[in-house]
Amino acid sequence: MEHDIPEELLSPYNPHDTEETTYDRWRASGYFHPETQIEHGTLPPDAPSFSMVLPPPNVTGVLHDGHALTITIEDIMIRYKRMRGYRALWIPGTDHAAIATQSKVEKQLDKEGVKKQDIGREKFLEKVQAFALESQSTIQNQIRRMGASVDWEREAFTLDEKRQRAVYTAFKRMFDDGLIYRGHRIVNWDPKGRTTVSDDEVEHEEGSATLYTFRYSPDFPIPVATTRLETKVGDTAVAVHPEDERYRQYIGQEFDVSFCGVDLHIKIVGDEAVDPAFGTGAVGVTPAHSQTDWEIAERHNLQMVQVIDERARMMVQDERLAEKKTGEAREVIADWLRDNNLLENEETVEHNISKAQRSGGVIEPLPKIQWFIDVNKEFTLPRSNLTGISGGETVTLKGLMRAAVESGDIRFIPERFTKNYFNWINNLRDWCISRQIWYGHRIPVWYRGEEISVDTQPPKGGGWEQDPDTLDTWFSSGLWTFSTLGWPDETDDLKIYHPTSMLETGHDILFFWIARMVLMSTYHLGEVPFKTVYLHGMVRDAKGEKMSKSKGNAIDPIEEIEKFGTDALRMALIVGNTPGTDLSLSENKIKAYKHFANKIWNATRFVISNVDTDNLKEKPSLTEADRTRLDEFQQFSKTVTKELDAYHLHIASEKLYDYFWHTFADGIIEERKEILNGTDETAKASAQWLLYHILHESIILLHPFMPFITETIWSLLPTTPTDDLLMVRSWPVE
RNA sequence: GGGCGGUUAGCUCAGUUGGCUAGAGCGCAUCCUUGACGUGGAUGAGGCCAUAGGUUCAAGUCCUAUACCGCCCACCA
Repeated sequence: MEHDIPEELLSPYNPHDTEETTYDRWRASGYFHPETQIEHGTLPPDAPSFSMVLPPPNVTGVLHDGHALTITIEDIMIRYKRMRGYRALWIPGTDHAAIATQSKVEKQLDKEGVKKQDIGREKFLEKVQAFALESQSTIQNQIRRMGASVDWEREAFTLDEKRQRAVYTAFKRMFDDGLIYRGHRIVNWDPKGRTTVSDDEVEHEEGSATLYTFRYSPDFPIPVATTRLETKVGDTAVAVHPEDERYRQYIGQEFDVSFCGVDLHIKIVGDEAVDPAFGTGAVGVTPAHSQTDWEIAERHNLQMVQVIDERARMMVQDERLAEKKTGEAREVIADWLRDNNLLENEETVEHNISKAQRSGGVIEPLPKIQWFIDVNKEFTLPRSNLTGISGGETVTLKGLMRAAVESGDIRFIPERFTKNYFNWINNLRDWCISRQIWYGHRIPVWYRGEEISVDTQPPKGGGWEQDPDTLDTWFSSGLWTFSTLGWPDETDDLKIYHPTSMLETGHDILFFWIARMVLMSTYHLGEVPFKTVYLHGMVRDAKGEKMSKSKGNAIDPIEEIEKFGTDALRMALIVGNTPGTDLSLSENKIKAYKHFANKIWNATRFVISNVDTDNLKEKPSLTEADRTRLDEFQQFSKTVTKELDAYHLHIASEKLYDYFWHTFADGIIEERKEILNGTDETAKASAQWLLYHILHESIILLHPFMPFITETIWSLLPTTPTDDLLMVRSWPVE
């Protein structure tokens, strides 16, 4: 009983033969765009929606396995929901990643011996734009290769025109509500990138430093300890604990000293922030170069003297120090102290060095005028869909961010990240949103003399000058769930798809992005940006090391796709990978799923070549054994469905693998070989029907995980109508 | 200093509300196979589930300590 089997099935499965064309077929169908499905009648107009945004990759380069993981998880969810009959929307896009992109282009120009100042803002931005466009097309291609069923018609960029309008509108509203203000503060200054960065963009690295204990002058009553001697020329006070018996008597006294050629006026103040047990129990207060000291200075009305400039060089008159780098100045002062017998102790201590995440520059706290978002200011929320908060209520941004999660409106997977989120909120200070770089959304504020105009459009009339700074890139990504749906217009998309159903990303950007989206969405829309947050772990190499470009161990997923096929890579990223836990990815694992793909391919060939298509038209009466196997399969489908509904992709995928290989292929097929070759026609018909049925249904269940091979097989199955697409087939379990 | 994870077979990791005679992949050993597939099949070796207490009829799973490893946060000058 030989049957014609499609020629394609005769050779081993080769992903490269079909992946490209399969993706083209999906895209040509228009079904990535849910509205097309409605037009074609494959989806009722009133179907419930399931929506997601793809975390927009930075336009700084190519995607790595972390992106591949994100895309895979999200594509599985969206394909599953689409097959379950949801109006499934997944929006792709890219992020301009202001600082990162700008510095990348600057580096390129550097190699050509060009400085950005030489060519000017406009020319420079053109170059960045060109670079961004190129990256975008690379990224688009990679997203496509992963098999992502994203709606390309809705593709967005954080710096395109529509998003610019959203950003400017958001800025203006927050400004009008008094939530955005311009203030003089100690900011995290990155001397390398020449810009401020937010608290979250600062990374701490352990290092050792010398802790110097000294007196400002021989007759100064209190010794102080510091690791940053060079800032001491900017001291205006010494703070001690108000209850400290050793120093109480001096509180209120003032001293004039000449310190390494600089005249200082030092006042002794009592402040609770001082730990009497640390160092000498006294702090030299440098209001201009330390956040803590700034706060002490505010409490005691102290003077502020800036002694370090934006290039991290000394800005004092004394010739020994002037223009010196901070490190050099430190040595000069140490020598001076030694020479004058003022240095009482030197010891090596461990402490944290703060560095800018993007540029690696050592952070220099500096006083600057910047734009901030006030997270503690009370305002009236006009409308609210948030549980526990009603429209018209007085709230703060911090309060909104907390409430959105406390109420259960937003749920984290895994749950433990809820605690991290609250910790972050509790420590949250005002968010510095202005950056001194050129690439990004320029701040929508215009000045003319004393006048200031904050609007979405430049003010009419001449003489206005726009603020030269740009916005923190996370300001625009914070709007992403709704700026991609047409906000600030009240679009149908917003009504249908927002709040989005799920947000999936790496846990490393919980604070940067997730929290900012919650802030922006609860404020601007009075609703959460998403209901479920699924956080995956970091993808590490086979040795368990974090993949990074700088280490050179980052693998371009495209290379893995070339070697093993997309479906294999997807399975390797999913099976056994629990949410929130880091994943070590080895080639061996990917290879294993390449074998699996081939197994599916060959099982299909066997079934098709052993089944008489006529026997499939109606279900024959099944033998006892076949009925048992059918029940078993139905039970299995239900389990897979249950796991998917619970977001247990790692379990669902493993079960599919295990069932298909060890139950279906090793068991069911093997047991029936004799029957198929035998003479018992009843048993044969039963076996044929069962084999075909389980294969057919398994291909459907496997589709979200391994979309390419399953779609290809689907097109080769004898029962598939011409041009039918598996991707919009309905899921076999209700 | 605060918080959060991890510790299960040689390696990488699953184990959902406590029921496990503890699993998978890779690796390893032995054997088999000329028609779905050697990218295969069969069998097998290999684990006091970090340690010590506790709760329970029952604990890898819950509780309390301890030890290592990792991550995040924090103004300790």
